[in-house]
Amino acid sequence: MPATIKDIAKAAKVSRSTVSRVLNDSGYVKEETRTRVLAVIEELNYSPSAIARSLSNKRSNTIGVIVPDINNPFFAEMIKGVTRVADEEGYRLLLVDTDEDNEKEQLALQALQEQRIEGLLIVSTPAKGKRSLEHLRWMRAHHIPVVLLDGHIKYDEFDGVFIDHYQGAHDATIALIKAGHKRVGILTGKLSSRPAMERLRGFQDAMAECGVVSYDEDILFGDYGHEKAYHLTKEMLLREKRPSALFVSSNQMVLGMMRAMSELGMKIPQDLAFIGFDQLETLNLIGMNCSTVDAHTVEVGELSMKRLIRRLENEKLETAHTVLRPDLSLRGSEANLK
Amino acid sequence: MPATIKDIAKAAKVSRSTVSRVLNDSGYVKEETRTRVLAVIEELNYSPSAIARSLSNKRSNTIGVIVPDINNPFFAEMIKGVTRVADEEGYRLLLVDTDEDNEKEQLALQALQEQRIEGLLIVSTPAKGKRSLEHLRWMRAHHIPVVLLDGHIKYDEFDGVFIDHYQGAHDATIALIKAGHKRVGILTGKLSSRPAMERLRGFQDAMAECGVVSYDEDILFGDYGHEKAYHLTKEMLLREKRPSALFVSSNQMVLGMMRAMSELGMKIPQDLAFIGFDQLETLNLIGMNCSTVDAHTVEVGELSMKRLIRRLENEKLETAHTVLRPDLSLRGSEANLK
DNA sequence: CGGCGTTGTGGGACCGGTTCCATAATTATA
DNA sequence: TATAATTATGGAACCGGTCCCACAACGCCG
Repeated sequence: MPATIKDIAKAAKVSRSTVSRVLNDSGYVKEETRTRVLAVIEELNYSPSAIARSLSNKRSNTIGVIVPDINNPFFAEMIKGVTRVADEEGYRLLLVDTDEDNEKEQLALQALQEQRIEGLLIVSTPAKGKRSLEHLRWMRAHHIPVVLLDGHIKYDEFDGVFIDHYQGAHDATIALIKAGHKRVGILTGKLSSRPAMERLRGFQDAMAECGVVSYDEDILFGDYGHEKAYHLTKEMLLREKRPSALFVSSNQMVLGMMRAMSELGMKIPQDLAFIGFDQLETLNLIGMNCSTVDAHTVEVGELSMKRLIRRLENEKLETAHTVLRPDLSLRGSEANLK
Repeated sequence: MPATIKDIAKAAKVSRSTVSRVLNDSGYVKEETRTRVLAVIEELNYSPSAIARSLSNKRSNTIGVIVPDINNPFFAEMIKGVTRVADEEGYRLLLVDTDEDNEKEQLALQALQEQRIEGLLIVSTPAKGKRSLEHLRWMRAHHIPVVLLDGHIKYDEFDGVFIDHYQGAHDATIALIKAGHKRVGILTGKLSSRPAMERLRGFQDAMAECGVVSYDEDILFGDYGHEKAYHLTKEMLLREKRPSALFVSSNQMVLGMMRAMSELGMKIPQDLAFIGFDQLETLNLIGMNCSTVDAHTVEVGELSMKRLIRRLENEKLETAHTVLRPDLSLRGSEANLK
């Protein structure tokens, strides 16, 4: 078994208190004893037990992070951002991947509670039955601050860092219209999710503002997945009258759209122009020049961790919602080449 | 502050021991008392402190996982596999992303040690100065089993689950030759890493076995990144005599290669055929039909976690190295259409 | 009906740290 | 040089659980 503080004390012929003082350099310790203790620590390769310390301190130094899918670059990037700040500030992360499964989310919440996390960052999956909400409320009631990162729900009662999906969709739509498209459509995400809904609204408002006629059949109701997007796009492309450009609500859906086009031998942007949401790094790297709405996901992670830390330091803060405005990256796929 | 076992004991008018027995259903507890205790637990929303339990138990129930980059699907998938098994078996994961930084790896190792992890899964970054190796040895000496997942190093002294890069490259090369290519090249990863080296060997041996002449200038020394791959490929494509097919050592490098081709207006596989390593899900989804060597990364994660658990149960096991043979997924990009 | 095994419960030590308090040793001050 | 202030160290309680052991209550058997 690993060496304990007692072993060190004995070997250095001091008390545990003294060793503890050396470890945290608190209180008075004679230089001579300090070096002696440090020597013993070195020699025995002693590393203090974070567990025991946490118990005594009542501070776990741990932040819980819940995401729907680590595999998705969208979330992986947020995690990167969170990690960076956590590292700097000396917090440990307990990361949970819920696989978009509400039940797993419940279990995770329970587990994190047992781990005595000091704060929680969560990108929530759709809250069936609102059990999550209860849990989050319980957390806050027990002085565990919660920060929401984007995600499917938005409870005003919690701090949150959000992406302005409305604005992103709005900007993209305007860009398409400005590029000269007279008929523009949208491929939406699952409308039960808040972001998808907001993007749709942004799209519609932009259309209205520009006085462009919006056809009901040009609103393709997808589900964030590539499969559905593929079918919807294909069907749409076979109509005689159809939009010349599309705003596409997620990177996965862009892929589905492209497959449909590739099967029909159609080219971007000649046969169908588009602007997507999220990065499409892979495609741009191979020179496909996909225009996108860049959501600044890493920044979402950083800001939310920072926010959490601030609240940890001062529980009385007003709840705050930071909303990040996405930037448009136009790379060519939005062009109107008719 | 959260309720403690003492609070429960008092409220239920029993001793802490009894509450503990209910919690772990161990020992004797009268049915009547049990329900009473459970009721109190429910009412006070009590959740036992994993920290205190760990201290007492001397069991953290935690496994450390170190990867170079969560953002890379290659590692993210391994994590998925690890997570699945860990969940089933009731282990918590402490995940560390080292950003390919050796120093961070050192710090992480130290931190995990303080957390009293019971075992370690590591995809190691190149071990400059071998400090990592020391650390890993120290772990094992202190009864913390270590399992290596693929990665840049391979120390026979530790358990490990590896991908057979040699075989993968070998199979891919044979496939290219069988497809009718007379001149085949390779885009290697950083040769200081074991996998890159093995892939190169697999390639060379396959060439020799088939009696295909291998030109030195057809071995393009890359570094896993897309940028270098782009330049190397472009240069190569401008030569009058050049290979008609390439084995490409990583997904990132395939992207660089494609950019080069796209800029030169060249087509796959007419102007240059290829087989890549790792998945290229994104590209295949849009109908690009990229042939690849599928490395079964999720399985690597699962198997290594399982291995770790077995060793946790029995420290005396012989060290074992599982080597997974990759499968070839031919989708068309390897064809010889001349 | 006394002794014995089973069932049920409480007391207290322990896990490995931190921290408060008392006391000892040293130095400064009057 | 006696006394106060400062520096240095140890003792012991505590954090919130687990678990061993002692003991009480109960039923059963001879």
